[in-house]
Amino acid sequence: MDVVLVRWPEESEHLTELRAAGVPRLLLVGPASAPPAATDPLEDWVRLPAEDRDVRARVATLEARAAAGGALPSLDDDGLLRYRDRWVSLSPVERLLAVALVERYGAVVGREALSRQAWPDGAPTRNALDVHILRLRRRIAELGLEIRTVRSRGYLLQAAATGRAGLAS
Amino acid sequence: MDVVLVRWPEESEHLTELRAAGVPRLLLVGPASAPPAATDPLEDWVRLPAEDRDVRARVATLEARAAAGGALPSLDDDGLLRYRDRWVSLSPVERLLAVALVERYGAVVGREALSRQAWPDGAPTRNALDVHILRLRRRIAELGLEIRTVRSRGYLLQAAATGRAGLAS
DNA sequence: GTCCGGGGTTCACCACTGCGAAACAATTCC
DNA sequence: GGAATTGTTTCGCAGTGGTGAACCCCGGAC
Repeated sequence: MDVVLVRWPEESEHLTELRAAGVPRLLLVGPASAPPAATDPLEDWVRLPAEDRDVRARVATLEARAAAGGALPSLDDDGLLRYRDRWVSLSPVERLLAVALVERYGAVVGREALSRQAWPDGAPTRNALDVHILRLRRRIAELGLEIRTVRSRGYLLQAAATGRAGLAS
Repeated sequence: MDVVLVRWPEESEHLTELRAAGVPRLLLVGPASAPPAATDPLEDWVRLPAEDRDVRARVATLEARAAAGGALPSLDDDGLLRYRDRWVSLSPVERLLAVALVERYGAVVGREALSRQAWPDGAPTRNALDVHILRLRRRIAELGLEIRTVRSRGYLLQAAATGRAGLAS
């Protein structure tokens, strides 16, 4: 969703509806005005005059917050997995696995459930699931999604942890 | 919780721990540096030189956001310990310990109670509890949680104290 | 004061298990 | 034929739970 630029306080009458609609917005605060006091993460402001790179950085942050906020991956009927205006095609088995993972996005899906989803008549071998999870992982990486392992419990689909630092291994 | 001011990028090495601990922070961006790209609502930045009122306004916003988020850790059915939009998976024994500690979040839980929770049929050795508490401590550190010892009484789970201690004994 | 002991922390090590990953073979689809 | 897809084997590593031992800190005995 696009960030709306609003002059503050000149154009403040738009603000109420923008806030209500959840539209991300950047307030351009004139040299003589006091900055606004809002705690909404989708609202930010800059003091004028401002450098271009600073305005762009704040717009980018608001865009990222808006995108991260309500974004859910979806699986269409053609086997395409869509997430934030990008998509990848999945193979039949991968698609079945993705169905279960997307259905419970952000929560753990047991190996057993995944196995039954992909092979209702019984999985070929234990390792087959591991390998397909591995392949699915590599495909969805470019969407900014990741599958985390919860040892002895299952797998969990979520947005990829980006700049998180300090993780061993 | 107080907002921490950090020079950027000079003091960026502190940043990782501040982010992990969920401490609200304002980055002071030097005239020659590019602004950081973080979407965390508890992080903001100002371009130097900055007016006092602008810095104060941003600090106030961060404080308000931090105050609004007095979150409690929760343990879901899959053995995941969630706290403030992050989570870690716990091993079976750690999960049992965490159940007791989360249940009485902020209060002391006796060693005896923890031991019975983890090993209903009797703990293997006296040291086992200590070791598992140690391992649990390290795991939850990245969530911004900590386990404090109350000598000869037990342990207590709380949000990690980042600077000086806040409570007298 | 010094010494000592209980309580607590941390480390190194072991056995065991679950999962990751590469490499290869077999099959299907265009 | 060539690429994609699927299944299989094999190897190795990382997570897990337990144990013993060294160490540290604090408070009480002397």
